[in-house]
Amino acid sequence: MSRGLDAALRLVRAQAALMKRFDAGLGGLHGVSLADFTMLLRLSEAPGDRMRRVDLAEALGLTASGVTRGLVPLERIGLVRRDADARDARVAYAALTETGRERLADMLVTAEHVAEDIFAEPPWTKEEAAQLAGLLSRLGGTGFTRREPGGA
Amino acid sequence: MSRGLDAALRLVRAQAALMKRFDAGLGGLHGVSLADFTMLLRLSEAPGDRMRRVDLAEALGLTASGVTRGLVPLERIGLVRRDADARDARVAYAALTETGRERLADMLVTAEHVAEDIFAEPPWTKEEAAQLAGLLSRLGGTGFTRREPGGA
DNA sequence: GACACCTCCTTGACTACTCAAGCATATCTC
DNA sequence: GAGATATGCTTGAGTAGTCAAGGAGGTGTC
Repeated sequence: MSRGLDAALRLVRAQAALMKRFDAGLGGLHGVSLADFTMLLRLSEAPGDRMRRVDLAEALGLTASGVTRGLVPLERIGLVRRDADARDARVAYAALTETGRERLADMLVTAEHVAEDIFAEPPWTKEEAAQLAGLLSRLGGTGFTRREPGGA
Repeated sequence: MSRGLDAALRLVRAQAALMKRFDAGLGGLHGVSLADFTMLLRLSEAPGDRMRRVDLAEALGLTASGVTRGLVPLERIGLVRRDADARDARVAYAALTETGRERLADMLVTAEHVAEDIFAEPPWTKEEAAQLAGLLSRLGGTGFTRREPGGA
């Protein structure tokens, strides 16, 4: 097996393990999944803490229906609000509520703890984690914090 | 956001993109998903091309029911056979059939093509791919080809 | 050899997505 | 301004997994 295929298969396997750990941490403390957290985090990075649902789908690598379904529980528990567009009645925005912002801040703390745990044993150096992030950023995942260095 | 969390989130996102590409390549040519391919590949690495279903689950990071459900279509199309254990009537083996071995060889060619594609643009060096595989092997994914270097 | 207990596996009910279809609204062309 | 086409979103049906429960078989103790 080539190095590339080996790396790809390892990546798929690693993802499942990571997802379980984040789901456990976030679910236990905040009752949300990693997918929920990721949605909220993405919204928090958008100007005005809101995005058109179709853009959110694109950013998360989901389909529009995935976003519709994923947002339902977050709207129900009041973390996300649905805003209409004044100019175009087709579009609906997903917007973080005040509660959503607060809860997300807590979730972020938890997520950082989980990440620390993951990279603690065996211990990773900052350089290795950065190297991993760098290599992964080449693989189609758009990644977070797109703000250009020096921008904003 | 810490480097670790950033890397973890990128990894989750990258996995989804990779899985889609493998599913498209393998599904189009062989009618199987990446999950199917991974199951077959694992079996092919086991002595006698067979494993107890519970061990297969462990190796793939699935639950026992995930294996039961995942094997059903592979048994139906004759790539995997169900073997009983002579000593212990509880255990059932999942075993690659002759057809399964042949088809897997073809799938492996396709998977290598997909992996080549993935790492071709932007071009990765062998060292970078190896580096990625190395970093990922630390993240709970047991990885493939457990045979030690020098073995087999 | 009867009982408790453990292991392997499957099943029913659920979750989180997908795709295909459909509805509502915009936009473009004439 | 009417029709064709494109866009944004939701919904129904299907897929791939999860967990909890349970059946069938093995094991250990007395």
